[in-house]
Amino acid sequence: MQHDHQKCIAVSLNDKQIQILAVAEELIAKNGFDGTSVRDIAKAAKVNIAMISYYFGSKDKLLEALFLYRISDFRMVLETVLSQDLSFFEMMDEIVALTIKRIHKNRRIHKIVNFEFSNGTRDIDFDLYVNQKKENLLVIDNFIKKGQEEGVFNKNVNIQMLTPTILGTYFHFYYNKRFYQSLLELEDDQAIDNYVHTTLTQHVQQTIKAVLTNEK
Amino acid sequence: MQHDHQKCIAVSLNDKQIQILAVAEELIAKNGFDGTSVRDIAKAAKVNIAMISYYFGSKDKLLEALFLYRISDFRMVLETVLSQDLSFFEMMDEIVALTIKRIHKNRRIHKIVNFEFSNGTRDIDFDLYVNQKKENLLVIDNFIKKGQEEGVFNKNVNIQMLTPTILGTYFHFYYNKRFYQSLLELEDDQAIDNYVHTTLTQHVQQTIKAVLTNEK
Amino acid sequence: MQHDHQKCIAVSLNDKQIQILAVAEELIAKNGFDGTSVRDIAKAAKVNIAMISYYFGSKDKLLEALFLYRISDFRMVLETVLSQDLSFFEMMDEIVALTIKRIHKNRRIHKIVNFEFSNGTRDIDFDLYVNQKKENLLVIDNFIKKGQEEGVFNKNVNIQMLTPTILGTYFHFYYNKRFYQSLLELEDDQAIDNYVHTTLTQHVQQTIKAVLTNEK
Amino acid sequence: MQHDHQKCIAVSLNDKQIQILAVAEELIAKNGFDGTSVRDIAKAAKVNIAMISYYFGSKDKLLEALFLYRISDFRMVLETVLSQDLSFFEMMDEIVALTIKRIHKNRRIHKIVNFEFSNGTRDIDFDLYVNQKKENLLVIDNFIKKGQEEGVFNKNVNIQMLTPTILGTYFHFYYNKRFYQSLLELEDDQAIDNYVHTTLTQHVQQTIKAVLTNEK
DNA sequence: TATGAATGAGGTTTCATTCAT
DNA sequence: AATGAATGAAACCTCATTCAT
Repeated sequence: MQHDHQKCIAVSLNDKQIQILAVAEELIAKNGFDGTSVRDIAKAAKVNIAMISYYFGSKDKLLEALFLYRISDFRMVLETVLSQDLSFFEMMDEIVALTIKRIHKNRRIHKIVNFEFSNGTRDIDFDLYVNQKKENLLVIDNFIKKGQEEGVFNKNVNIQMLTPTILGTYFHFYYNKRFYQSLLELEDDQAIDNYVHTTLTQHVQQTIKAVLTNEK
Repeated sequence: MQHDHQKCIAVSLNDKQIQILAVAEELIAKNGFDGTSVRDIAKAAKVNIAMISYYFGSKDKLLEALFLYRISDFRMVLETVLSQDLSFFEMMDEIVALTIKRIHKNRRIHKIVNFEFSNGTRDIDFDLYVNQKKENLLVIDNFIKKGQEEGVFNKNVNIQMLTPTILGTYFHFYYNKRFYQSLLELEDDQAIDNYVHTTLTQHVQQTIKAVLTNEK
Repeated sequence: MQHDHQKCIAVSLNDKQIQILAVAEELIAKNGFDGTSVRDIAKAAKVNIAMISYYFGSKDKLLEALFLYRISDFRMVLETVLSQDLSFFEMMDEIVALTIKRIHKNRRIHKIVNFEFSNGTRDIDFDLYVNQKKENLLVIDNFIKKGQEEGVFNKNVNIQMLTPTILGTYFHFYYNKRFYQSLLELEDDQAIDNYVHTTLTQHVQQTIKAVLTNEK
Repeated sequence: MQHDHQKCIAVSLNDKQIQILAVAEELIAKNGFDGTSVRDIAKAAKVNIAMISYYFGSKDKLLEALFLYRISDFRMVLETVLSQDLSFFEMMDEIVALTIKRIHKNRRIHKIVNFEFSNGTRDIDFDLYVNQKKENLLVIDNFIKKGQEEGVFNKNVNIQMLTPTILGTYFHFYYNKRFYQSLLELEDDQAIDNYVHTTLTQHVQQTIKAVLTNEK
């Protein structure tokens, strides 16, 4: 019997399905959803074209499956960081570093979501994503509020715009990767990765801490 | 005789061509290049389908034309700001405000560039865009360096990552418009526009100034 | 600009469209709707495959167009017969002959309707067909009632089942054409046509008159 | 070892095979052969898709098997009727009633045969069907001829067209079921069944007897 | 200059079937 | 004996483009 393309996709994915999703993610992040044909995916994943329909039902459903598959990774382990015995500033640094690390790891699906979410055309259920985002936001929110209450952080700060600053700095770098690669003379992808995890992260840490401490 | 689809496109664009480009920009920004058919564009612009090929040569060339058409807007008139008699901080605020104002106005073409060209697949000439970007960067660069030399700005700052912070904050907000619209309870597009030009801009100004003044 | 596939199809059909419809009717009557591919139709009509979509929008819409195109033929000109100065029996003979003549001419579309629409699966608007059928039925109905009132026709007759008898006799012959061709040793299609218009018609005339006169 | 898909199909059919055939018959009668996929059949019969090929060899062979399976039912027990001690008219009524009863019971397979047989495309062996039909025809034929010889039935009758009249009346009613259901205000399928076995049957009986007795 | 008609290529999906177990 | 996995073929449709006027 054929697969039952319903809600259970994320539950049980065999190796080949995961392989297809990985390939699909890469291609879609690169060329967009409409710019990626199932033929391309099938070819890159080295499976028969019909397998995509067989496994996922349709191209749209494939995207949904990819989405469900990655959503689990979205949940950040911020709590473990917050439970550590660190100063507020050390903690803030940790949060920034972890956040950038996670979105860099999941940058592909984030790019897809960013693009497909920004235009309301695709009829995919983004609630999970939005909820996850809100949760993460809330964790950082509360942490900063606590810092403000304890007089460590400046109270005159737009907390809700801090995440855009953190993530935005990274994404703008990533979306203009080729430009910055040339500007910063980063030889290969590894150099880029390294730059992200060191210099860029430090810059964001410094920026966030600055805005959180600066009076006025 | 048919149009000569070469370098002259930017030179002379009649009203209908401009109308097509405007429509195309909106649709492509919304649905992506591959997600937008020439039929869609023709229908939305209320012109014959053959007009696109007739005027621009091809769909790809249309994008190039759009690109050339908008590239002129990329040049920011920062010089006029810099020529004003303002303090470094006032100047910095002006630069941030102007920058956000410009990219918000041109957000659609920027989105297209971000998502369609961040990968090297599209074979469109990028030099103009890159050069423009470098120029703008250089202006800000020099201004900040001058501020550092005069002891106003902190020397321990990654200047090259400041633009990603400025632009990134805006773009992350824009790409997650639907999310922030809900979070910040912004009723309509005008409320969003207003938020961008006031609160968001202020946040970025504050952030940039903070990082430029904070002694680490 | 592309065709506007809406309600106006029946209004203006060019020669090529009519040609396509004729070919489609023949093939669909022969092989069924699902047994006929647009490729088959395009090939038989000697047009490009894309023309079907171009002209009619889709395969389904093609069928609708065919339906609308033929529906006009359904209207039988019984009135002209009824206005003639004939005896009731001569009139009845004329009605039967005309009816068989018409359905034989339109046998293909009738077959399609019979087999493709007898079940409610196909979501095509049937009202026109049903209304037309009811109208024709009513004309015969009234004629027979008049004959009954004048004491010419037997009153003990199920008028509503007379059309099934007339049409059914023809259709059963037509649907088992190959069988009767062999049984009656009819060489070719012309022989079949001839048989229909002479012997079969006479049989139906005789049958109808018999049941209308026989005193049970 | 796999099944031997040859002549033995009709011989031994297990419960699951019969179940498949029943489901297939219903679906094919409803949607046509090409409009019915083996997936549909498998799903409706609640068996694995591969079972169809496994049991019957192919989709075509399934139809043949269905055909062979039902052919046995085609043989009408006209002899038992004829052996009864009834008048010619009573006998004729019995024959008509029995005929309609049988084809109504087997209406689905008859519809399939009618459609798939009328077009010579399907390469199924219809000889059995044709022979059976001829036999049945012959029985009725002989009965009527005997009636004519004994001076009970009118000699001026096209005997070969009597079956089309009997069956055709029924089939035309059945193929336009929805129309007559509305016209005759028959609430459900049972009401239709009832109408067929009473009113419609009486009409046909009356019609046949009329044409067989009417002098003209 | 401008456009309706037309087309070949390629898109996604479903098909009946076979393979390996 | 029975089945889940897999596949090539072909289905319908849309695409960007060109042709003829």
